[in-house]
Amino acid sequence: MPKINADGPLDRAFAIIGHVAGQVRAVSVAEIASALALPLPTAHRLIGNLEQRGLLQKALGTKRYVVGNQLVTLSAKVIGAAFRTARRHAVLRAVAAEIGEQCEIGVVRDNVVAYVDSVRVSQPQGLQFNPGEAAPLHCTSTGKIYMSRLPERAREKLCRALALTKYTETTIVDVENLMKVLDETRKRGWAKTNEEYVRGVVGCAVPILSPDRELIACLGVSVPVARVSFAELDRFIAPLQKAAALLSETILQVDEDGADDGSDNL
Amino acid sequence: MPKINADGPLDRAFAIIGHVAGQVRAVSVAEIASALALPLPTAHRLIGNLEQRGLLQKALGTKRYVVGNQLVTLSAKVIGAAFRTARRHAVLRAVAAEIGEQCEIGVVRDNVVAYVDSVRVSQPQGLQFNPGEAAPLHCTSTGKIYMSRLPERAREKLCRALALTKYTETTIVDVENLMKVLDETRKRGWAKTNEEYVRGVVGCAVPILSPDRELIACLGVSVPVARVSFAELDRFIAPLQKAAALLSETILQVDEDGADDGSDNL
DNA sequence: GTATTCATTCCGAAAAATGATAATTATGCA
DNA sequence: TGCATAATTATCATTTTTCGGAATGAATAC
Repeated sequence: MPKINADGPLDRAFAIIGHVAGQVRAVSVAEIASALALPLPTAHRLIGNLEQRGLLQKALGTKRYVVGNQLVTLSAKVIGAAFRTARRHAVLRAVAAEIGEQCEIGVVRDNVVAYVDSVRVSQPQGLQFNPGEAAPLHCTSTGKIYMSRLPERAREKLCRALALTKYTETTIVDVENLMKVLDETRKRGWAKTNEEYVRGVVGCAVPILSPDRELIACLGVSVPVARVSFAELDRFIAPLQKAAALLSETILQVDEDGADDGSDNL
Repeated sequence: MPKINADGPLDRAFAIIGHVAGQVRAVSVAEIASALALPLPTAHRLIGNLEQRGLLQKALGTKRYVVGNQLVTLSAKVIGAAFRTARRHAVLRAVAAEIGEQCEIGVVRDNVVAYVDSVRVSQPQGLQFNPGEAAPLHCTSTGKIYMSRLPERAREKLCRALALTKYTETTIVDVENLMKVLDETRKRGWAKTNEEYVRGVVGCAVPILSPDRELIACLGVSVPVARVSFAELDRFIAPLQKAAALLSETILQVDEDGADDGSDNL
């Protein structure tokens, strides 16, 4: 039985690092152990490992730990690397600012929608797709777009295979209905969601296509229905499509300086 | 005898992360495997582990990997923690006292400048960057420094992707202009801001570099224009640079109790 | 259309992590 | 100084993970 463990050595290592990095002052082994519910000897061993590698280090003259030099160096590299490939995020941020609502990019993997990136414009309100979260296919705009682009045969098979969980009153749980909606979605080229996953939250999404028109991901917006009605969502489509076009140009480029991308009309 | 293994799972995980973070572009599993002399299935497994935890992620639409959201978040936390240690905070306080104005340290994350530490000398006046606050790239000194260090191609594309919001009369909203300013910034090695974000507040910043000249963060000063004119900012540069050099030295520094052996490879 | 490289899955042997218990060493306090 | 308490290290049987060769599938180049 392949057990998916969420508490392996690696997780613990990163949990410890995260905890140390999140504290204002240096922390003792005991504090870390109690914060992360680790047995004390285990905490010692793990922290010792991290210390040997320079990922943590003792604060001068004490036995309390702070982030290590290797970790800081690595982090700087990571920040730099992330910044070099940040155009996707910039486009997302720009469209979120233009629309004035939360926008997110999602992909489908293993028959669930995984949100890769998202931008909140204002303070948290209503729904938030945190990157890394997973949502079902049948009640999200991204999921609908994905399904709508499958060959009809595969689409129907998938619809029947999925557990069409009823999250709200408007969740589509009937295969016939879902197929009809997907058909519309396919013809129209974009999808809407009417409080089907979370009550009070509506949204819409458009596909991000590769040059050969393969679906790469979806760009969507989620908004409290109190602010924008289901019908009003349509006015987001044009900006979303414009941004999606930009993204598809941006995303696939090999990001090297002298790379072979001829498109400068970004 | 407790065997000190220099090639355990943890070492490999960090080696992979380091390699991905050090590349300019997304890398394939095979590239990572060959770069780190790992068997391909092993590399695949390890990378899969990291991907599940959000430390690495696939570049959209490809099978190549880039740093993941979790890792970027953690790295930003680490940088923040690194500069909040007593010794480094003291350096910041010293330079703030010397200059007589508010100094702050900022990093870029998600295309936004996040201030990780700051020191006010006098009573609140004009702008205050509270740690945790976020400011745009195009109208802050720190943002300019980050952008100026991108390869030219990427820099221009990022400029075009950013929403160059006009905050004041002097905010640079024109891509050509911004590019010109960034070019100067790159050549000069530091940045100035002329009431571009908040009216009545000017500022400048210098980079804090790691030993291998990687950008870790920026050290900057913000001051009401009533007290110091835009032109007069230049006299802050030298003290700032001195402090920045001091800060990057402390990053390299190894504490006395960590002096075990000479092998300090990653 | 074939060759080749790359990505992915399988699985049994080998290695490492785990954490209870116990011993040892700091550390605070009067 | 001495004593009590907490912090740290040691030991070890058990459990869990890792490891990477071999095989297979997918993608791409030639």
